[in-house]
Amino acid sequence: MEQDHQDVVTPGKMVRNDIHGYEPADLNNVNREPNALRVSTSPDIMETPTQKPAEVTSSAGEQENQVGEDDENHGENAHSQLVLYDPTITATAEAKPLRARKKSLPNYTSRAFPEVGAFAVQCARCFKWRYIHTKEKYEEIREHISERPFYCETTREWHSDKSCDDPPDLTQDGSRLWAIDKPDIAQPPPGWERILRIRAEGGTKFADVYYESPSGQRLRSKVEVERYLEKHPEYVARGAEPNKFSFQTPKPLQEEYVKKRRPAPSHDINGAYDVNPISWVPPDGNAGLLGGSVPSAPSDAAPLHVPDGNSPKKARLTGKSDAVIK
DNA sequence: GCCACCGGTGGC
DNA sequence: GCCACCGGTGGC
Repeated sequence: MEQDHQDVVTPGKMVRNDIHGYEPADLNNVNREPNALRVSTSPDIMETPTQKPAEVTSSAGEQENQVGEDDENHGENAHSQLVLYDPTITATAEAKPLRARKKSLPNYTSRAFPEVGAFAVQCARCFKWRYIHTKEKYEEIREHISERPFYCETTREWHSDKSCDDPPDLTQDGSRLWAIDKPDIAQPPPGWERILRIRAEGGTKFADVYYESPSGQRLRSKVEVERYLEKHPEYVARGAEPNKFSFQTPKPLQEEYVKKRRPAPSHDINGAYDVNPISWVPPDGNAGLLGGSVPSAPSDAAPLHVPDGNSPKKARLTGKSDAVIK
């Protein structure tokens, strides 16, 4: 049924625009189309009183079929990938916010947004979304997505055996927050973990990426990585080269998820006041605003959620101090 | 005291 | 306008 959008990524250029997956036109539609996206808080997820993650709904989901039709610019092998944040899934079992995990707190009271709940990649041929069962697999696919487009059949690698004739594993509906990932990001070096944290809605940025070294050291920028590797050549010897680290973050499909920076005291042409880009409904924990969109759908299975969650101790590398960990 | 998360901005 | 980078701090 519905598949969602067809992202188009031209093999050659994988940069920002492509990343959005949607070709621009499409993207725009999504944003403009009143119904295209809806935000909602997810009721059933943690009871975070304050900022809850919002989810993106895309009625666009229903357009899937029109893939070929509405805008097809995905002429060539359109393919792209998308990270799917599914708070529901994440909130359920194993995956817990780091903080909670760490302190073994059962609740989700922290503002922390859980890690990504599930990963999906779009088939370059039929444009259906397929779950990728593990973060590792996802990272592997993403690393070469440009040269090696993903197709339904790729799921054979993990014995999922989907084909383009099968219904999509998931579609965009209101149950998840979708974001489009950047392609071709190197897999983390052996022993390292790349961690993506989604920030709360309405903030100045969408997400943060960190790398956690085999010893549990968390690094949050290339500069920190380089500094760290200089002190720990042993990791370099084991494959941790600076160019294997990428701090690029995915982009939320719902553009307003992130606050625009400085609306600039503009008056726009029509004299109209600037359209306040952000008219948030404060996350008062009210689930209402959502247009009740689609019943969440894919129901079950979430074969994949990501995280594994155990991580050693973390130490933070502060600017100049050396942070060594052993 | 620590650190996860957030904001802000310099530099492109 | 964007985003890499890093300082600050609330919540634990």
